[in-house]
Amino acid sequence: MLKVYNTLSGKKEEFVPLVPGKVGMYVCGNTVYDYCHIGHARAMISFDIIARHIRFSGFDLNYVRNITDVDDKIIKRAAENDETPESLTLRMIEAQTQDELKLGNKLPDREPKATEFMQEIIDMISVLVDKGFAYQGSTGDVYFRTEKHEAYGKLNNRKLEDMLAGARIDVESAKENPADFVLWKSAKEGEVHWQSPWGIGRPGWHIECSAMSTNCLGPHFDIHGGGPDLKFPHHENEIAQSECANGTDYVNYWMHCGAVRVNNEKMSKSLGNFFTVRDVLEKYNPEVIRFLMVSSQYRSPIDYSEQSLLEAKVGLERMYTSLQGQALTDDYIASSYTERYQQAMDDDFNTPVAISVLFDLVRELNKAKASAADNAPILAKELSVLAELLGLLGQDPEYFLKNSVLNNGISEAEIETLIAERIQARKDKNFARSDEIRDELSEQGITLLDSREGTSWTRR
RNA sequence: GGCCGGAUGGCAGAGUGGUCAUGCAGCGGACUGCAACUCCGUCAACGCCGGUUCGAUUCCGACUCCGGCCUCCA
Repeated sequence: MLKVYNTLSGKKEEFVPLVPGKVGMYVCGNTVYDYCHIGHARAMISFDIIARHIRFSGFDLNYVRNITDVDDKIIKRAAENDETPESLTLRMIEAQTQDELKLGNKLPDREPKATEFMQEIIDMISVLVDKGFAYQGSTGDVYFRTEKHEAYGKLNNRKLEDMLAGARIDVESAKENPADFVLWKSAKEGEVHWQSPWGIGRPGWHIECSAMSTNCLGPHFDIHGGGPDLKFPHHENEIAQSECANGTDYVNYWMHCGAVRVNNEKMSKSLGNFFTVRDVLEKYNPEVIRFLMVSSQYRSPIDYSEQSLLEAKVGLERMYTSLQGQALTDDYIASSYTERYQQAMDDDFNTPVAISVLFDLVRELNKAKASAADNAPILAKELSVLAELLGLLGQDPEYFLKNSVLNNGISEAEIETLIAERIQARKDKNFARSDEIRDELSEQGITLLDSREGTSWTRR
């Protein structure tokens, strides 16, 4: 039985989809004006893992994740770069897809763009205006009337009057109420814009997700996810708009992943303390990032540091070392390890426990290998299958262990030559020369492993 | 100020009302020419104060500290 932590109730709940066997999931994607940072990576990987496990559990999943390609920051950045917003967003979407595939994600079933849903957005705002849930202010912008939505604040346990007490001074006096938010924004001179009943302009940030999710998955669907910083105001506002426009409940399970921190502070664009995925990939295999993310439960905060990456790397190496040179059976036999894996993942996607099952499997496989036991290929197959469910261990172990992203200096041929010389030295009992060669290679980042079968090596 | 979450062994990170997380590091041993890899063994923790209980790290309450959101941000 799959249990899911629902932000709405603050509890783990049994997962029951609206339509038996089928699941609709909408996840808020990125605003594409810059490269993805590690925080984006975490959100993308978290929901990829969630999607994989929902499918593994036998559900027919429709996974939709939007792309926000119209926004103030896009307009600003494009102007700075002296390019059109469209050229900027297309570049960034391409970069995001590349990053994501490197990180081992499967792409969502559908990635709708805001600009492709302009008519649906305008239609939804019209409905809200007609029903009295929205109004046009004196500046031309159209606002949502938060007071009219009785349940406003239910996702974040906030009361409208409490929020007003602590609200900052609002310059936009065109609002009836400081908590009201923009649905349609009038275009300034020269800005990208669309025609609407309220004049030329562009959609506010929240309405696009309501329009796209409603059009892709219907007015009422199962799961809506996103990063921790979207809980408020974005998701709160989405609920208000969608429920008022569609006249039905919006989402049954709200899911939010935890933040990535740097030096105990949230990694965010506004703080400027972010690392892009591309930065990290210059020094680490992308699977190391994935392993780091999966080592924590998706809701827990993760501390990002050089040390946490190194630990993830060491853990992955242990797994790949176990698989190295090991034959797999064609057929996968689910043993108690699979059962434990499934139990862990059914408990709100507990990947750290799932990983611990993998490590237990690694130990048993290592023992089986050492004694050349018959069940080694069976264990290796199970390890490989379970890891694949998390998007891990998909690379050739030999390749993973022998190639560093840094790819510094010494070639494979040179390494092999030195190893051959060392083997001869060892035969001659010339251990001084043997150790000298090993030290020399070690300085180049090469670790030697002697075994009965001979000497192999890995690159750090 | 309001709301939400957290405090676990040297570090990372799960979990449970009463014998095991797991990984890294440490210690002892096996393997090795010596190492590395691997295996076996081992050490070690539950912020603080009360309460419930035969028994609490786990449940309840107070306290302290930390983080997030309340403004664009995955």
